Amino acid sequence: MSAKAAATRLNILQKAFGLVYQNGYRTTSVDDIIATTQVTKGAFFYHFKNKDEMGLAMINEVMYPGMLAALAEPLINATNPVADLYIMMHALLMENPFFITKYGCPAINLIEEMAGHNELFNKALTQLSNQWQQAIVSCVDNGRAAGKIKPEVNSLQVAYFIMSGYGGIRNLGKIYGKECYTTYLAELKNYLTTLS
Amino acid sequence: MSAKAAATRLNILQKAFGLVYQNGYRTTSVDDIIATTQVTKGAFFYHFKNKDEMGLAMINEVMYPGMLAALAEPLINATNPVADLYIMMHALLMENPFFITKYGCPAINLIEEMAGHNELFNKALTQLSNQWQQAIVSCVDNGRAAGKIKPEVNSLQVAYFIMSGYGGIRNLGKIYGKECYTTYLAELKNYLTTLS
DNA sequence: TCAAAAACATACCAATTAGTATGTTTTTGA
DNA sequence: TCAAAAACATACTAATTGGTATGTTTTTGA
Repeated sequence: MSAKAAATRLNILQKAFGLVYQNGYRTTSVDDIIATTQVTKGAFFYHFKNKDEMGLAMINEVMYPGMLAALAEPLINATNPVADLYIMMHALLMENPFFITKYGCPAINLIEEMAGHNELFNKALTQLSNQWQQAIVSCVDNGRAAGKIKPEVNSLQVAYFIMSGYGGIRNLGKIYGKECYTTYLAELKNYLTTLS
Repeated sequence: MSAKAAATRLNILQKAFGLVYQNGYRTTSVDDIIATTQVTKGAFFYHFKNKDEMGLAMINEVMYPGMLAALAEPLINATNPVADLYIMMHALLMENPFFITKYGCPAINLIEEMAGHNELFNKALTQLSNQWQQAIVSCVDNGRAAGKIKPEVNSLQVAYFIMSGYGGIRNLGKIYGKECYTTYLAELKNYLTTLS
């Protein structure tokens, strides 16, 4: 594949990601995508044999690395879970310029819409969730080893609890607006404090 | 409206609710609905001037009362928030026979899909959320008045925190299956205990 | 009972959908 | 340089979409 062809392909995936984020996967048409990319239908179906194959590539090549950077990387060198998990969540909800409150989180949206309808999408999205889960588990376990987390704390339970809080507040943000993020974060801080 | 006509109308709304729950609102076509209801297109558009008007009626007349029964009613005579909030959530996630794990929660699904795209849907879904929120707030406030909840607990924060946990675990359930509900509930119990 | 209104049925329509058939242009490597 | 392969462009298609036009049947109330 030539560099130009690779650029065309990536352009399709990135523009599709933006459209799917705001409109949903099944309600974003191939015609929508080629219109915003200025790419013709021939080019689209040359790079992807059908819409779902493009969708899967979009998840793996655009959403996966992008979301992981926002979710898991902030936790890599975390030394104090109570503080660092809060910082990660605060950055994710309040500071990330990509997210639009009324459109929620692209990964959560896609899980909501497609997990029950496309097995390959489901697998790819599960991998992303697993990465985040493991990052949180490691963070908590490291904190416990450093004596900053109570020994009886179950790190996997904490991971699920934090992940579900994130998905849910992205959902509530769609109806209540960004203010509810602040309320959520205040109680998240209370919860995290009880782990130490 | 005759009793038979009312039955036709309600039948449309209930069947539509089931289809929308499993497939999403925008990907459930009017043709899908009339096929499963055995009602003709003429009858459908006699009762509703367009698809969105039917959708709004479906939210207000089927989803709203049905969800409120599962969300808020269990809290009406709650005397002990730590126990009763857990019981409500346990019943909601583990015992309600209507919900299918891979399809999540109908209300959460609709918020995810439509809150950012239809102002009237948004308003109706916000009302439902508000009802649940107020039920949780009252429950916590009553518990504090009874000396079962720490005075410094912020009941509105708790309500948002619990609601977001619910929405998020319905999302995670779509990729991880029902087992993750159990893990979530275990940590919810820990969290609720810290409020007392 | 009987006309008017309500309730429903059938046949259509223009727009949109994912995808294909058949080209032309651009790039590549010997 | 030049033929073959890669990359892209155009014009189509059959199925599906929400909705309408125009009926027929059923119900209602005086």
